[in-house]
Amino acid sequence: MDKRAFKNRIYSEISSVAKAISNPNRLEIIDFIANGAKSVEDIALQTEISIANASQHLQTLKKERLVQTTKKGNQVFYALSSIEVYRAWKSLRELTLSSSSQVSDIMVDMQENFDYDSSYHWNDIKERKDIYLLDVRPEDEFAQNHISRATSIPLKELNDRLTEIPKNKLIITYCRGMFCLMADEAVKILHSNGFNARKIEESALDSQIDSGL
Amino acid sequence: MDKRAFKNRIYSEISSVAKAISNPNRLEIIDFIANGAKSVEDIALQTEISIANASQHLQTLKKERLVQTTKKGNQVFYALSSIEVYRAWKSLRELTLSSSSQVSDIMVDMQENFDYDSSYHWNDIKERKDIYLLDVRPEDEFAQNHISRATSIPLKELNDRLTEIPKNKLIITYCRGMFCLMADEAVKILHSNGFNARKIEESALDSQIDSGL
DNA sequence: CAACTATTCAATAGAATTATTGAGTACTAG
DNA sequence: CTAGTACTCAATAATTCTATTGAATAGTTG
Repeated sequence: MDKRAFKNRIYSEISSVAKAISNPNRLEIIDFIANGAKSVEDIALQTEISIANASQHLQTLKKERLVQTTKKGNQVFYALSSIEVYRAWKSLRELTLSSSSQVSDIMVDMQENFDYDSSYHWNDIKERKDIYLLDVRPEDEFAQNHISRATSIPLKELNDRLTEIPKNKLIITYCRGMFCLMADEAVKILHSNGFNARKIEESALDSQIDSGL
Repeated sequence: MDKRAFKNRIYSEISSVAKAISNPNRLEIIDFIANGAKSVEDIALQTEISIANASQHLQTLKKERLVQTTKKGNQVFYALSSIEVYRAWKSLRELTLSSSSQVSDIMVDMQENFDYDSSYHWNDIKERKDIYLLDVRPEDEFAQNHISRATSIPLKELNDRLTEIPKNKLIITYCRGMFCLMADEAVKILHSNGFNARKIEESALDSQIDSGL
């Protein structure tokens, strides 16, 4: 094998993996199933694409071994095959945030729908004991992975479970990460009920990667 | 803006950046110019594509602001616009190495062209003072960025400058990184001249990222 | 076993990506 | 000012990617 053939094969191989993640729907799928294994139907509902289309995208990811499957009854659950997949997605997301102002602009636009205080980061609260950390994702996602200090109250149940939350602490909510709006909605609900609440931008997985997992 | 529009715009924006790096030639270009600004002709020669094609790929990268240009006379020099670009490339490369065995297989194949001892990593030599660290890249790349302890002897001059190298130390060579074969060729030359030599897999930039730059 | 559910497969048309070619532009040297 | 160098632009054909549709398969339930 000569040098050119070697390089062509290497870079082609890596670009195949890159192509597998270079699609808006597949990025959203990766971001979603990073929170735990999900069925094809779950994924189709979340991303608002057809089931056949979701299945097709999942095949594309599977061909590059970025996701792995388990069967339960006649359902197929897809999960990321390793933390490296999330790491690559995270670094791509950070590259985009740093090199184009578009994503931040869109996020600022969106945040005007909410009564906005600035967001916290994991580092901001690492040492603080005066906060109540609230995971507002569905229960199964909390069960699969969560920040150890956090309490689980899924967003859908929040209105009915407000009495469980301490009035005198700062409430910090988090959800699936930067592009998930559940934590924003939780803050909105909490504010309108007199709580002192803020959100964290990043996901539980982001926190674990940053702390050197 | 509703939630779906928001997510569509975000993930599309990020996938545009992903698409810009999802091409074998463009990956090779990124890997190459990470070692310092290069003219279009340099890039075309290195990657063995036509100048027009190289220019076109560079436009694609520039549109996503992954590279930046400076003019010198009638030449245009392209460089990465930030370390984040290299970081994303590195994490994509690591994902591919971890999820597919193909790249490692190809590398093992290639290494059979060389009389192979295992490679070192930056961590292996961090504390060691009994080694002579040799940067075999062209001089201009050494000038733009290098490991502080390293000495520069470009591969092309190595045969003529062997007397500069200590006979009693372990010689560790490095070049542009994993997919660059200059360090391998240097080791071959050094071995056949009685030196005790090995190479490091990673580039100077890899070392700087790992040490938390 | 029949009806049903969850997923995958296959075919397809429209859109995007790619390398090539040749022409066009901007700068430099003589 | 002319010739030459370095690069970019525009047009194109071949390939690849994508969402949609409807059919096929695998597993479950009664």
